[in-house]
Amino acid sequence: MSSERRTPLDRRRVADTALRLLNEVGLEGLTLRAIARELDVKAPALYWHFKDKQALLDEMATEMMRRMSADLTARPAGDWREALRLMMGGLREHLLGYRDGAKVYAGTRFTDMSYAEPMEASLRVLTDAGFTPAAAARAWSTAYSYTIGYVIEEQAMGPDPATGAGGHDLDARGERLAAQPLAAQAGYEMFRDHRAGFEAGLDAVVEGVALTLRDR
Amino acid sequence: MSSERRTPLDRRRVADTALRLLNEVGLEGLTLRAIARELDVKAPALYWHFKDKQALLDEMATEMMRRMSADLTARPAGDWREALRLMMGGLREHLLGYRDGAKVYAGTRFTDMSYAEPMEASLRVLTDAGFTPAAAARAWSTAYSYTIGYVIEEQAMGPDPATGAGGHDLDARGERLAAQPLAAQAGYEMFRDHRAGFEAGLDAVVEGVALTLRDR
DNA sequence: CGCGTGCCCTTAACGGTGTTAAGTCGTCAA
DNA sequence: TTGACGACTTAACACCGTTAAGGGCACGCG
Repeated sequence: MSSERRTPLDRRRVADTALRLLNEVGLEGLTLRAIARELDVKAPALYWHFKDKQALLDEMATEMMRRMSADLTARPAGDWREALRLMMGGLREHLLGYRDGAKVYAGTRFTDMSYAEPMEASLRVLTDAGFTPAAAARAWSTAYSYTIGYVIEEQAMGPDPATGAGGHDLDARGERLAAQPLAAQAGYEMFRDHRAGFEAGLDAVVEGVALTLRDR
Repeated sequence: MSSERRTPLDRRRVADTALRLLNEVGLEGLTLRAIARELDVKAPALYWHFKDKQALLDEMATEMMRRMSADLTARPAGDWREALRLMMGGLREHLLGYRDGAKVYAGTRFTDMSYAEPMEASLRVLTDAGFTPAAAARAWSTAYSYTIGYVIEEQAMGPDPATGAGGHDLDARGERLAAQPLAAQAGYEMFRDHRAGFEAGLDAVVEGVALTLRDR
Protein backbone atom coordinates (compact mmCIF):
# COMPACT_ATOMS: atom_id res chain seq x y z
CA MET A 1 0.00 0.00 0.00
CA SER A 2 1.02 3.58 -0.47
CA SER A 3 2.43 3.91 3.03
CA GLU A 4 5.00 6.61 2.42
CA ARG A 5 6.76 6.93 5.72
CA ARG A 6 7.11 10.50 6.94
CA THR A 7 10.51 11.63 8.13
CA PRO A 8 10.26 11.92 11.90
CA LEU A 9 9.83 15.27 13.57
CA ASP A 10 12.41 17.03 15.63
CA ARG A 11 12.22 19.99 18.00
CA ARG A 12 13.42 22.40 15.39
CA ARG A 13 10.80 21.50 12.79
CA VAL A 14 8.06 21.69 15.36
CA ALA A 15 9.22 25.12 16.49
CA ASP A 16 9.46 26.35 12.89
CA THR A 17 5.93 25.24 12.12
CA ALA A 18 4.61 26.69 15.36
CA LEU A 19 6.23 30.04 14.54
CA ARG A 20 4.65 30.07 11.11
CA LEU A 21 1.29 29.19 12.60
CA LEU A 22 1.67 31.87 15.26
CA ASN A 23 1.51 34.54 12.58
CA GLU A 24 -1.76 33.16 11.28
CA VAL A 25 -3.68 32.52 14.48
CA GLY A 26 -1.95 34.50 17.22
CA LEU A 27 -0.84 33.32 20.62
CA GLU A 28 -4.27 32.45 21.94
CA GLY A 29 -5.06 30.40 18.86
CA LEU A 30 -1.79 28.52 19.03
CA THR A 31 -3.04 25.25 20.47
CA LEU A 32 -1.16 21.99 20.51
CA ARG A 33 -3.82 20.40 18.36
CA ALA A 34 -3.49 23.12 15.73
CA ILE A 35 0.28 22.76 15.65
CA ALA A 36 -0.03 19.01 15.39
CA ARG A 37 -2.54 19.27 12.56
CA GLU A 38 -0.12 21.47 10.66
CA LEU A 39 2.55 18.81 11.08
CA ASP A 40 0.16 16.05 10.00
CA VAL A 41 0.34 14.44 13.38
CA LYS A 42 -1.86 14.06 16.46
CA ALA A 43 -1.42 16.32 19.45
CA PRO A 44 0.09 13.85 21.93
CA ALA A 45 2.95 13.20 19.50
CA LEU A 46 4.35 16.57 20.49
CA TYR A 47 4.94 15.22 23.98
CA TRP A 48 7.59 12.94 22.62
CA HIS A 49 9.68 15.99 21.73
CA PHE A 50 8.66 18.46 24.46
CA LYS A 51 7.78 17.81 28.05
CA ASP A 52 4.97 20.37 27.97
CA LYS A 53 3.70 23.36 26.02
CA GLN A 54 5.97 25.79 27.83
CA ALA A 55 8.99 23.83 26.60
CA LEU A 56 7.69 24.24 23.06
CA LEU A 57 7.25 27.98 23.59
CA ASP A 58 10.81 28.12 24.95
CA GLU A 59 12.07 26.43 21.84
CA MET A 60 10.13 28.91 19.71
CA ALA A 61 11.74 31.81 21.53
CA THR A 62 15.13 30.21 21.12
CA GLU A 63 14.56 29.81 17.42
CA MET A 64 13.52 33.44 17.17
CA MET A 65 16.73 34.40 18.92
CA ARG A 66 18.82 32.24 16.58
CA ARG A 67 17.29 33.81 13.48
CA MET A 68 17.74 37.24 14.94
CA SER A 69 21.38 36.87 15.78
CA ALA A 70 22.06 35.28 12.41
CA ASP A 71 20.59 38.37 10.82
CA LEU A 72 22.19 40.89 13.14
CA THR A 73 25.76 39.65 13.03
CA ALA A 74 25.56 40.03 9.27
CA ARG A 75 25.00 43.78 9.54
CA PRO A 76 28.00 46.05 9.65
CA ALA A 77 28.63 47.91 12.88
CA GLY A 78 30.26 51.26 13.45
CA ASP A 79 30.97 52.57 16.92
CA TRP A 80 29.34 51.13 20.01
CA ARG A 81 26.43 53.55 19.88
CA GLU A 82 25.50 52.53 16.40
CA ALA A 83 26.04 48.88 17.27
CA LEU A 84 23.69 49.09 20.24
CA ARG A 85 21.09 50.97 18.23
CA LEU A 86 21.33 48.42 15.43
CA MET A 87 20.97 45.52 17.83
CA MET A 88 17.92 46.84 19.59
CA GLY A 89 16.33 48.15 16.43
CA GLY A 90 16.83 44.73 14.89
CA LEU A 91 15.41 43.07 17.98
CA ARG A 92 12.31 45.21 17.69
CA GLU A 93 11.89 44.48 14.01
CA HIS A 94 12.21 40.77 14.54
CA LEU A 95 9.75 40.75 17.39
CA LEU A 96 7.30 42.72 15.28
CA GLY A 97 7.72 40.08 12.60
CA TYR A 98 5.78 37.59 14.71
CA ARG A 99 2.27 38.09 15.98
CA ASP A 100 2.51 38.50 19.76
CA GLY A 101 6.25 38.13 19.24
CA ALA A 102 7.26 40.10 22.31
CA LYS A 103 4.87 38.24 24.57
CA VAL A 104 6.23 34.91 23.39
CA TYR A 105 9.81 36.09 23.65
CA ALA A 106 9.75 37.96 26.95
CA GLY A 107 10.61 36.01 30.00
CA THR A 108 11.11 32.65 28.34
CA ARG A 109 14.15 30.54 29.00
CA PHE A 110 16.32 29.56 26.08
CA THR A 111 16.64 25.85 25.56
CA ASP A 112 20.30 25.77 24.65
CA MET A 113 23.35 27.97 24.73
CA SER A 114 23.21 29.44 21.26
CA TYR A 115 22.62 32.81 22.89
CA ALA A 116 26.04 32.82 24.53
CA GLU A 117 28.19 33.60 21.53
CA PRO A 118 26.22 36.54 20.11
CA MET A 119 25.76 37.93 23.61
CA GLU A 120 29.46 37.74 24.24
CA ALA A 121 30.10 39.53 20.96
CA SER A 122 27.66 42.31 21.82
CA LEU A 123 29.21 42.80 25.21
CA ARG A 124 32.70 42.82 23.75
CA VAL A 125 31.77 45.72 21.52
CA LEU A 126 30.99 47.65 24.68
CA THR A 127 34.05 46.63 26.65
CA ASP A 128 36.23 47.41 23.64
CA ALA A 129 34.76 50.90 23.76
CA GLY A 130 35.82 51.40 27.34
CA PHE A 131 32.98 49.94 29.37
CA THR A 132 33.90 47.76 32.30
CA PRO A 133 32.35 44.28 32.05
CA ALA A 134 29.82 45.18 34.74
CA ALA A 135 28.89 48.45 33.04
CA ALA A 136 28.57 46.69 29.69
CA ALA A 137 26.13 44.24 31.24
CA ARG A 138 24.12 47.06 32.73
CA ALA A 139 24.10 48.98 29.49
CA TRP A 140 22.98 45.98 27.49
CA SER A 141 20.32 45.04 29.99
CA THR A 142 18.96 48.58 30.11
CA ALA A 143 18.59 48.88 26.36
CA TYR A 144 17.14 45.38 26.21
CA SER A 145 14.50 46.08 28.86
CA TYR A 146 13.52 49.27 27.10
CA THR A 147 13.12 47.47 23.80
CA ILE A 148 11.11 44.57 25.19
CA GLY A 149 8.82 46.89 27.10
CA TYR A 150 8.28 49.12 24.10
CA VAL A 151 7.43 46.31 21.73
CA ILE A 152 5.10 44.62 24.19
CA GLU A 153 3.13 47.82 24.47
CA GLU A 154 3.31 48.36 20.73
CA GLN A 155 2.01 44.91 19.86
CA ALA A 156 -0.60 44.87 22.60
CA MET A 157 -2.30 47.96 21.36
CA GLY A 158 -3.29 47.18 17.83
CA PRO A 159 -3.27 44.56 15.14
CA ASP A 160 -2.08 46.89 12.45
CA PRO A 161 1.66 47.49 12.38
CA ALA A 162 2.12 50.43 10.04
CA THR A 163 -1.02 52.49 9.76
CA GLY A 164 -1.91 52.32 13.42
CA ALA A 165 -5.39 51.09 12.60
CA GLY A 166 -6.82 53.45 15.12
CA GLY A 167 -6.48 56.92 13.68
CA HIS A 168 -10.15 57.30 14.27
CA ASP A 169 -10.35 56.22 17.89
CA LEU A 170 -7.24 58.25 18.54
CA ASP A 171 -9.34 61.28 17.80
CA ALA A 172 -12.05 59.92 20.08
CA ARG A 173 -9.45 59.53 22.77
CA GLY A 174 -8.37 63.10 22.23
CA GLU A 175 -11.90 64.36 22.75
CA ARG A 176 -12.35 62.47 25.98
CA LEU A 177 -9.12 63.99 27.22
CA ALA A 178 -10.16 67.58 26.60
CA ALA A 179 -9.52 68.40 30.26
CA GLN A 180 -6.04 66.85 30.10
CA PRO A 181 -4.36 68.40 27.10
CA LEU A 182 -0.91 67.02 27.79
CA ALA A 183 -2.18 63.46 28.14
CA ALA A 184 -4.20 63.95 24.98
CA GLN A 185 -1.21 65.07 22.99
CA ALA A 186 0.91 62.32 24.52
CA GLY A 187 -1.46 59.85 22.89
CA TYR A 188 -0.82 61.29 19.49
CA GLU A 189 2.89 61.45 20.15
CA MET A 190 3.13 57.85 21.35
CA PHE A 191 0.74 56.06 19.01
CA ARG A 192 1.17 57.88 15.74
CA ASP A 193 4.59 56.73 14.61
CA HIS A 194 5.83 53.81 16.65
CA ARG A 195 9.11 53.58 14.84
CA ALA A 196 10.01 57.21 15.41
CA GLY A 197 8.94 56.97 19.03
CA PHE A 198 11.04 53.90 19.56
CA GLU A 199 14.13 55.43 18.06
CA ALA A 200 13.77 58.67 19.96
CA GLY A 201 13.64 56.69 23.19
CA LEU A 202 16.47 54.46 22.09
CA ASP A 203 18.65 57.48 21.40
CA ALA A 204 17.94 58.71 24.90
CA VAL A 205 18.83 55.35 26.39
CA VAL A 206 22.05 55.14 24.44
CA GLU A 207 23.13 58.63 25.39
CA GLY A 208 22.19 58.03 29.01
CA VAL A 209 24.21 54.86 29.04
CA ALA A 210 27.16 56.71 27.62
CA LEU A 211 26.87 59.36 30.27
CA THR A 212 26.26 57.31 33.38
CA LEU A 213 27.90 53.96 32.66
CA ARG A 214 30.89 54.47 30.40
CA ASP A 215 32.83 57.26 31.98
CA ARG A 216 33.17 56.49 35.63
CA MET B 1 -35.38 30.68 56.97
CA SER B 2 -31.95 32.21 57.43
CA SER B 3 -31.75 33.61 53.95
CA GLU B 4 -29.41 36.52 54.57
CA ARG B 5 -29.31 38.27 51.28
CA ARG B 6 -25.79 39.09 50.11
CA THR B 7 -25.13 42.59 48.87
CA PRO B 8 -24.74 42.32 45.12
CA LEU B 9 -21.32 42.36 43.51
CA ASP B 10 -19.88 45.13 41.47
CA ARG B 11 -16.90 45.35 39.14
CA ARG B 12 -14.71 46.87 41.78
CA ARG B 13 -15.28 44.17 44.39
CA VAL B 14 -14.69 41.44 41.83
CA ALA B 15 -11.43 43.05 40.75
CA ASP B 16 -10.30 43.47 44.37
CA THR B 17 -10.92 39.83 45.15
CA ALA B 18 -9.26 38.72 41.93
CA LEU B 19 -6.18 40.76 42.78
CA ARG B 20 -5.97 39.21 46.23
CA LEU B 21 -6.37 35.75 44.76
CA LEU B 22 -3.74 36.48 42.13
CA ASN B 23 -1.10 36.69 44.81
CA GLU B 24 -2.05 33.28 46.14
CA VAL B 25 -2.38 31.27 42.96
CA GLY B 26 -0.60 33.21 40.22
CA LEU B 27 -1.89 34.16 36.81
CA GLU B 28 -2.29 30.64 35.50
CA GLY B 29 -4.25 29.60 38.57
CA LEU B 30 -6.54 32.59 38.32
CA THR B 31 -9.62 30.91 36.85
CA LEU B 32 -13.09 32.34 36.76
CA ARG B 33 -14.35 29.50 38.92
CA ALA B 34 -11.74 30.19 41.58
CA ILE B 35 -12.58 33.89 41.63
CA ALA B 36 -16.28 33.09 41.82
CA ARG B 37 -15.72 30.64 44.67
CA GLU B 38 -13.90 33.35 46.59
CA LEU B 39 -16.90 35.63 46.11
CA ASP B 40 -19.33 32.88 47.13
CA VAL B 41 -20.89 32.85 43.70
CA LYS B 42 -20.90 30.59 40.67
CA ALA B 43 -18.66 31.34 37.71
CA PRO B 44 -21.29 32.49 35.17
CA ALA B 45 -22.36 35.22 37.59
CA LEU B 46 -19.19 37.08 36.64
CA TYR B 47 -20.55 37.47 33.14
CA TRP B 48 -23.19 39.77 34.49
CA HIS B 49 -20.46 42.27 35.37
CA PHE B 50 -17.84 41.58 32.68
CA LYS B 51 -18.30 40.64 29.09
CA ASP B 52 -15.40 38.18 29.24
CA LYS B 53 -12.29 37.31 31.24
CA GLN B 54 -10.16 39.88 29.46
CA ALA B 55 -12.51 42.62 30.64
CA LEU B 56 -11.98 41.41 34.18
CA LEU B 57 -8.23 41.47 33.71
CA ASP B 58 -8.53 45.01 32.33
CA GLU B 59 -10.43 46.05 35.43
CA MET B 60 -7.74 44.46 37.58
CA ALA B 61 -5.05 46.42 35.80
CA THR B 62 -7.09 49.59 36.15
CA GLU B 63 -7.46 48.98 39.86
CA MET B 64 -3.71 48.43 40.16
CA MET B 65 -3.17 51.73 38.41
CA ARG B 66 -5.61 53.53 40.72
CA ARG B 67 -3.89 52.23 43.84
CA MET B 68 -0.53 53.12 42.43
CA SER B 69 -1.34 56.67 41.56
CA ALA B 70 -3.05 57.15 44.93
CA ASP B 71 0.20 56.10 46.54
CA LEU B 72 2.51 58.01 44.23
CA THR B 73 0.79 61.37 44.30
CA ALA B 74 1.17 61.25 48.10
CA ARG B 75 4.96 61.19 47.85
CA PRO B 76 6.84 64.46 47.79
CA ALA B 77 8.62 65.32 44.58
CA GLY B 78 11.74 67.35 44.02
CA ASP B 79 12.96 68.26 40.57
CA TRP B 80 11.76 66.47 37.46
CA ARG B 81 14.56 63.89 37.58
CA GLU B 82 13.64 62.83 41.07
CA ALA B 83 9.96 62.87 40.19
CA LEU B 84 10.50 60.59 37.22
CA ARG B 85 12.69 58.26 39.23
CA LEU B 86 10.12 58.15 42.02
CA MET B 87 7.31 57.43 39.62
CA MET B 88 9.03 54.58 37.85
CA GLY B 89 10.51 53.15 41.02
CA GLY B 90 7.05 53.20 42.53
CA LEU B 91 5.60 51.59 39.43
CA ARG B 92 8.13 48.80 39.73
CA GLU B 93 7.43 48.29 43.42
CA HIS B 94 3.71 48.12 42.88
CA LEU B 95 4.04 45.66 40.02
CA LEU B 96 6.31 43.50 42.15
CA GLY B 97 3.63 43.56 44.82
CA TYR B 98 1.42 41.33 42.69
CA ARG B 99 2.38 37.91 41.48
CA ASP B 100 2.80 38.17 37.68
CA GLY B 101 1.94 41.82 38.17
CA ALA B 102 3.77 43.08 35.11
CA LYS B 103 2.26 40.44 32.85
CA VAL B 104 -1.22 41.38 34.01
CA TYR B 105 -0.52 45.06 33.72
CA ALA B 106 1.39 45.25 30.47
CA GLY B 107 -0.63 45.84 27.40
CA THR B 108 -4.05 45.91 29.00
CA ARG B 109 -6.55 48.63 28.30
CA PHE B 110 -7.83 50.66 31.20
CA THR B 111 -11.56 50.49 31.67
CA ASP B 112 -12.13 54.12 32.59
CA MET B 113 -10.36 57.43 32.52
CA SER B 114 -8.92 57.49 36.03
CA TYR B 115 -5.49 57.37 34.43
CA ALA B 116 -5.91 60.74 32.81
CA GLU B 117 -5.47 62.98 35.81
CA PRO B 118 -2.29 61.43 37.25
CA MET B 119 -0.84 61.16 33.76
CA GLU B 120 -1.51 64.82 33.15
CA ALA B 121 0.17 65.68 36.44
CA SER B 122 3.24 63.64 35.59
CA LEU B 123 3.54 65.25 32.20
CA ARG B 124 3.08 68.71 33.67
CA VAL B 125 6.08 68.15 35.93
CA LEU B 126 8.11 67.64 32.78
CA THR B 127 6.70 70.55 30.81
CA ASP B 128 7.16 72.82 33.82
CA ALA B 129 10.81 71.82 33.73
CA GLY B 130 11.23 72.94 30.15
CA PHE B 131 10.15 69.95 28.10
CA THR B 132 7.89 70.58 25.15
CA PRO B 133 4.63 68.59 25.38
CA ALA B 134 5.88 66.21 22.70
CA ALA B 135 9.22 65.71 24.41
CA ALA B 136 7.51 65.15 27.73
CA ALA B 137 5.41 62.41 26.18
CA ARG B 138 8.50 60.80 24.70
CA ALA B 139 10.37 61.01 27.97
CA TRP B 140 7.53 59.52 29.94
CA SER B 141 6.97 56.74 27.43
CA THR B 142 10.65 55.87 27.33
CA ALA B 143 10.98 55.52 31.09
CA TYR B 144 7.70 53.65 31.21
CA SER B 145 8.75 51.13 28.57
CA TYR B 146 12.04 50.56 30.32
CA THR B 147 10.30 49.92 33.64
CA ILE B 148 7.69 47.56 32.23
CA GLY B 149 10.30 45.59 30.33
CA TYR B 150 12.58 45.34 33.32
CA VAL B 151 9.89 44.11 35.70
CA ILE B 152 8.54 41.59 33.23
CA GLU B 153 11.97 40.07 32.95
CA GLU B 154 12.48 40.30 36.69
CA GLN B 155 9.23 38.54 37.55
CA ALA B 156 9.54 35.98 34.80
CA MET B 157 12.84 34.69 36.03
CA GLY B 158 12.20 33.55 39.53
CA PRO B 159 9.62 33.25 42.25
CA ASP B 160 11.86 34.67 44.93
CA PRO B 161 12.01 38.45 45.04
CA ALA B 162 14.89 39.22 47.35
CA THR B 163 17.32 36.34 47.59
CA GLY B 164 17.19 35.53 43.91
CA ALA B 165 16.39 31.90 44.71
CA GLY B 166 18.91 30.82 42.14
CA GLY B 167 22.29 31.61 43.63
CA HIS B 168 23.12 28.01 43.00
CA ASP B 169 22.13 27.73 39.38
CA LEU B 170 23.71 31.08 38.75
CA ASP B 171 27.01 29.37 39.51
CA ALA B 172 26.02 26.52 37.21
CA ARG B 173 25.29 29.08 34.54
CA GLY B 174 28.70 30.61 35.10
CA GLU B 175 30.41 27.28 34.54
CA ARG B 176 28.58 26.61 31.31
CA LEU B 177 29.66 30.03 30.10
CA ALA B 178 33.35 29.48 30.72
CA ALA B 179 34.09 30.26 27.07
CA GLN B 180 32.07 33.50 27.24
CA PRO B 181 33.41 35.36 30.28
CA LEU B 182 31.56 38.59 29.60
CA ALA B 183 28.21 36.86 29.24
CA ALA B 184 28.94 34.92 32.40
CA GLN B 185 29.66 38.01 34.40
CA ALA B 186 26.68 39.75 32.89
CA GLY B 187 24.54 37.07 34.47
CA TYR B 188 25.88 37.89 37.91
CA GLU B 189 25.53 41.58 37.27
CA MET B 190 21.96 41.37 36.07
CA PHE B 191 20.49 38.75 38.38
CA ARG B 192 22.21 39.42 41.67
CA ASP B 193 20.60 42.65 42.81
CA HIS B 194 17.54 43.52 40.78
CA ARG B 195 16.86 46.73 42.61
CA ALA B 196 20.35 48.09 42.04
CA GLY B 197 20.26 47.01 38.43
CA PHE B 198 16.94 48.69 37.88
CA GLU B 199 18.05 51.96 39.39
CA ALA B 200 21.32 52.02 37.50
CA GLY B 201 19.38 51.63 34.27
CA LEU B 202 16.79 54.15 35.36
CA ASP B 203 19.49 56.71 36.07
CA ALA B 204 20.81 56.16 32.58
CA VAL B 205 17.36 56.60 31.07
CA VAL B 206 16.73 59.79 33.03
CA GLU B 207 20.05 61.31 32.08
CA GLY B 208 19.59 60.31 28.48
CA VAL B 209 16.17 61.88 28.44
CA ALA B 210 17.62 65.06 29.87
CA LEU B 211 20.31 65.13 27.24
CA THR B 212 18.37 64.27 24.10
CA LEU B 213 14.84 65.44 24.81
CA ARG B 214 14.90 68.44 27.07
CA ASP B 215 17.39 70.76 25.49
CA ARG B 216 16.55 70.98 21.88
C1' DC C 1 16.22 -15.82 9.23
C1' DG C 2 13.69 -14.68 13.53
C1' DC C 3 13.21 -11.73 17.32
C1' DG C 4 13.31 -8.45 20.82
C1' DT C 5 14.38 -3.67 21.84
C1' DG C 6 14.16 0.68 21.14
C1' DC C 7 11.87 4.93 18.75
C1' DC C 8 7.93 7.55 17.21
C1' DC C 9 3.48 7.91 16.98
C1' DT C 10 -1.91 6.87 17.71
C1' DT C 11 -6.24 6.10 20.20
C1' DA C 12 -8.85 7.02 24.07
C1' DA C 13 -9.74 9.37 27.83
C1' DC C 14 -9.43 12.71 31.96
C1' DG C 15 -10.20 16.89 34.48
C1' DG C 16 -10.49 21.55 33.86
C1' DT C 17 -11.35 25.96 31.16
C1' DG C 18 -13.97 29.99 29.19
C1' DT C 19 -18.42 30.75 27.69
C1' DT C 20 -23.57 30.52 26.50
C1' DA C 21 -28.57 29.45 27.07
C1' DA C 22 -32.28 29.06 29.83
C1' DG C 23 -34.46 29.33 34.01
C1' DT C 24 -35.11 31.06 39.02
C1' DC C 25 -36.06 34.20 42.58
C1' DG C 26 -36.37 38.26 45.22
C1' DT C 27 -37.26 43.33 44.87
C1' DC C 28 -39.40 47.28 43.48
C1' DA C 29 -42.66 50.29 40.49
C1' DA C 30 -47.23 50.91 38.75
C1' DT D 1 -51.50 42.27 42.50
C1' DT D 2 -48.90 42.10 38.85
C1' DG D 3 -45.20 42.71 35.87
C1' DA D 4 -40.60 43.97 34.77
C1' DC D 5 -36.05 43.89 35.82
C1' DG D 6 -31.66 42.89 38.23
C1' DA D 7 -28.60 39.34 39.85
C1' DC D 8 -27.80 35.07 40.01
C1' DT D 9 -27.97 29.50 39.31
C1' DT D 10 -28.09 25.20 36.74
C1' DA D 11 -26.82 22.69 32.89
C1' DA D 12 -24.35 22.16 29.15
C1' DC D 13 -20.94 22.96 25.18
C1' DA D 14 -16.61 22.92 22.76
C1' DC D 15 -12.14 22.98 23.50
C1' DC D 16 -7.79 22.85 26.08
C1' DG D 17 -3.33 20.64 28.02
C1' DT D 18 -2.01 16.36 29.48
C1' DT D 19 -1.56 11.20 30.58
C1' DA D 20 -1.99 6.12 29.90
C1' DA D 21 -1.71 2.43 27.07
C1' DG D 22 -0.71 0.31 23.01
C1' DG D 23 0.72 -0.29 17.98
C1' DG D 24 3.94 -0.63 14.22
C1' DC D 25 8.15 0.00 11.86
C1' DA D 26 13.35 -0.30 11.89
C1' DC D 27 17.36 -2.33 13.23
C1' DG D 28 20.96 -5.00 15.82
C1' DC D 29 21.89 -9.52 17.55
C1' DG D 30 21.41 -14.62 17.97
